[in-house]
Amino acid sequence: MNASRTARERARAELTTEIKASAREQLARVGPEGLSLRAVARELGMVSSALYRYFPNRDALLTALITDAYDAVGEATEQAVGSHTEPWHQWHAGCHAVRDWATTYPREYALIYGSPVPGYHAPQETVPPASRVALALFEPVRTGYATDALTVDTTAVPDNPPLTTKLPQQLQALTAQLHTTAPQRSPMPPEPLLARMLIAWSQLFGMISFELFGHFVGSVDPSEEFFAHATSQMARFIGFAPP
Amino acid sequence: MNASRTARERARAELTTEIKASAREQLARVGPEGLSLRAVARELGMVSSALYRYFPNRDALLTALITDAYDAVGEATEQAVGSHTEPWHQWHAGCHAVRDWATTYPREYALIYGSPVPGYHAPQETVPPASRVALALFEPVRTGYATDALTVDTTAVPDNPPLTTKLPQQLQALTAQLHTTAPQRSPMPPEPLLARMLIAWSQLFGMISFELFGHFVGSVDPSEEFFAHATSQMARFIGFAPP
DNA sequence: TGTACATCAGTGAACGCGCGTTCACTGATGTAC
DNA sequence: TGTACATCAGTGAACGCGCGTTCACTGATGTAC
Repeated sequence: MNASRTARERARAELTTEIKASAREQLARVGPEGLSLRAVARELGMVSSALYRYFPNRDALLTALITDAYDAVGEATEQAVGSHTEPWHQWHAGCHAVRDWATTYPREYALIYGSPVPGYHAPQETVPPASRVALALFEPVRTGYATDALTVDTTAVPDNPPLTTKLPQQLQALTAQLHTTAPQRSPMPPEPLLARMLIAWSQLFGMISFELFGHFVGSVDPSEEFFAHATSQMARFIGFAPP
Repeated sequence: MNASRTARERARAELTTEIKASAREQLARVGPEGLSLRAVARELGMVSSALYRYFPNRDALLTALITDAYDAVGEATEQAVGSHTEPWHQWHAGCHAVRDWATTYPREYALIYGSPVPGYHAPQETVPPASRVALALFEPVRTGYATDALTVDTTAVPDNPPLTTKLPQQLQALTAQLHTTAPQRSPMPPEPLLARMLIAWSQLFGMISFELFGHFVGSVDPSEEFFAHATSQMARFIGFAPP
């Protein structure tokens, strides 16, 4: 009786999914702070106390939504990157996957990349899902560097510090993290290259946040073509050779 | 009796300031959604209904805080830019001013650059203060372009589309906006240069958001040196010539 | 300078609302023999 | 296959709390003559 799930187990899994789905809808209306267990229960036709059989409290439900959101962007990006072999294409596909996901699920994007929820402290379990996007975008950089598909060129940006220049020590933390989270199949790119990746990474999310949070209204509006242009520019900035 | 303000007027101005100050403090604890008129009144030793003599409702108080915040970053950036004459220095000073302000007032940063507050719609009056930072950062680009202190170089990024290439139409909206909001003392930089400025602009805010919202924890932590490095890289990306 | 009236800041009670969480309970589902 | 017991999902009432906003009011400040 261990192989097949009991009716109870199936019901529980289904209701858990329904609770999260309803909570996600509410998120879109009222934001993470306004997310209310009672409202979720109401929508599902249950009594509010029943939810405590599924989540020990409101924060646990929030955590589940956050984890799901990170996993969703992470998976979308991994798939996009994985469906190409050329690093230049991988980078572009990854960036566009992030934006596509973000514009499709703007509230979930805001939940994980917007303002932190006051009073809520993300538990450690959100860390691995949170790094999936970053690691997926790191993939083309790593393979590009390993296969020389990436132009490691001092003159790439005029008067740029040469790529061998020592960089801020903090990046050693990143390097260490990358070493432990990503299997070391290939040589680790040098720190200045990692720095460029980080710059492009923050540019990507800054641009998406500006678009979703309304800071492009009236100046870069619609933002689609600009996004494509910026992605190309950052790809060149990192050193990806266009095919 | 029109030249000197009455005691009533002075008291009113003072209390308005105190209300906003108390609201700002609360913002730091509970975020914009949790901001409560009753709590503000409590802290000031007043009765909650008294606040309605100063702000018609909760949203109006929020609007005041938002406007103040935009004005604060805007002014800090304008002063930083204005205290230099060399475009390269102006750009750096401006970027660091934004970050300094943001790290000093993280909740106010989150209020204006984080997730939009659900149910709140920013009125038109927030638009001019909101554009001050952007216009301040545009200043060195414009003067740099006008005085040839900015290297408009096709090869700045390898295989870059030449700067004369037609860019996404949407940037025409930006150009038009810049023409109306900034007095046309000098020639308008070409669109591809404006695009680079926009890229650097979104990189700047993306980086600050990542830092403040906790996405650099464990990888780029502390972020100060990386910030300086990224600012230099983006300055070179735009084309500012280091002095 | 003094008085009469108008303005306005602040009070306190009330309306109607929603929230998270606990707790003893009923009744259905699952398990061991 | 059938029965006895254990597990667990869901109920409904309750606790104690906070919120935005309205409204008739008191009393201080300002203004016009």
